[in-house]
Amino acid sequence: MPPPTVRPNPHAIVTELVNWFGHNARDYPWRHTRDPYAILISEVMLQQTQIATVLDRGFYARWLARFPDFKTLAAAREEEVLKAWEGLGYYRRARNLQRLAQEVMAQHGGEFPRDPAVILALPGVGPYTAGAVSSFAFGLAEPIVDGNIARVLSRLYNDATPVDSTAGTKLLWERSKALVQATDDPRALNAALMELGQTHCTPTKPACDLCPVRAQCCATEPEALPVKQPRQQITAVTERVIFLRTQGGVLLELETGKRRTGLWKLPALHEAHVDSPPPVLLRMQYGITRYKVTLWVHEPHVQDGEWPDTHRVIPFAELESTPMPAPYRKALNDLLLRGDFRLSV
DNA sequence: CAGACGTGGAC
DNA sequence: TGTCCAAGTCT
Repeated sequence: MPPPTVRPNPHAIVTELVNWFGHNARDYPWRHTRDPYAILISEVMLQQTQIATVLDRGFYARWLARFPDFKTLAAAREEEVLKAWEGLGYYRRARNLQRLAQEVMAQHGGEFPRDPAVILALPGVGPYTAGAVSSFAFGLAEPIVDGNIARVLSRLYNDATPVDSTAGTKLLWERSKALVQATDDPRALNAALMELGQTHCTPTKPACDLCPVRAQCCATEPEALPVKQPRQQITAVTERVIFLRTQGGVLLELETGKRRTGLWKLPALHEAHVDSPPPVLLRMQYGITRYKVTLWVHEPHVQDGEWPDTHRVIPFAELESTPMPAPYRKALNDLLLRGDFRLSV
């Protein structure tokens, strides 16, 4: 346990961190490039998403192979962009990335801007991502605060201000800024802060004995930090959909609302049938944001040609390339594999 | 400015 | 099983 009289010294902290990072940096593909496009893609993919998901399941490599630059992404069909994002969630990120690419082509002559304020104004780019691309791609002394850094800094300064409060956020950004301005290697410092949170300064059981800045740390009870505001409660909901297989393919419904926009799902069971629903083909549970959803897949209640224009029979050959949220993808795979339903229509 | 927005893995 | 979390942003 460090003495409570410790005062964090920015110069000592950044020196230790950059040195530690120099010897311990993990090998990630986005650390082999300074291409702002490739770095931007990694940053957006990693928003609220684990590194293992992005790397082990091939999302990053596939994306760069299919959309290697702003020009390619700007010109792509949105459905193909969403398909490349399928399984990552927060699908607005993918739509915003394409909008961003189109803005870069139309308003910045195809060249990614180097001004942090201009970067921040791009769609889907917030303070974190703007700082990350500015520092990692261009080496600018811009601060960043993500979940890792919030944890690291709250412990380093032994600060119990809730990190997700207005005051806590302000403080974290000030501290991050003070640190990045105290080094001549913003690229390494920002990466080091995040990686420290990943490797040693973890949410549970932090490895303080291995920490390169333990001599500067003020935390008296690191596991009690960071303080966060209470979470929202999980609400159970029921969702009823239908599975209609024709000779040509499967009837799907295009999402047009705020959630999962542009992706296709099993069509909702019509309101009129909720009271006495058709027989159940499949039941499964999944979570989405603050909801715990019980999904019931019913036999169809519509006939060929009865559905609205948000609905379409997707040919079997196109099902795989059709962007679909994970739960419906699973349900559909299940139903098509079972084959123990009767052929409708 | 709380609340919305996906998903899969760890414990 | 339930809970928390993982390189946040938008409204």
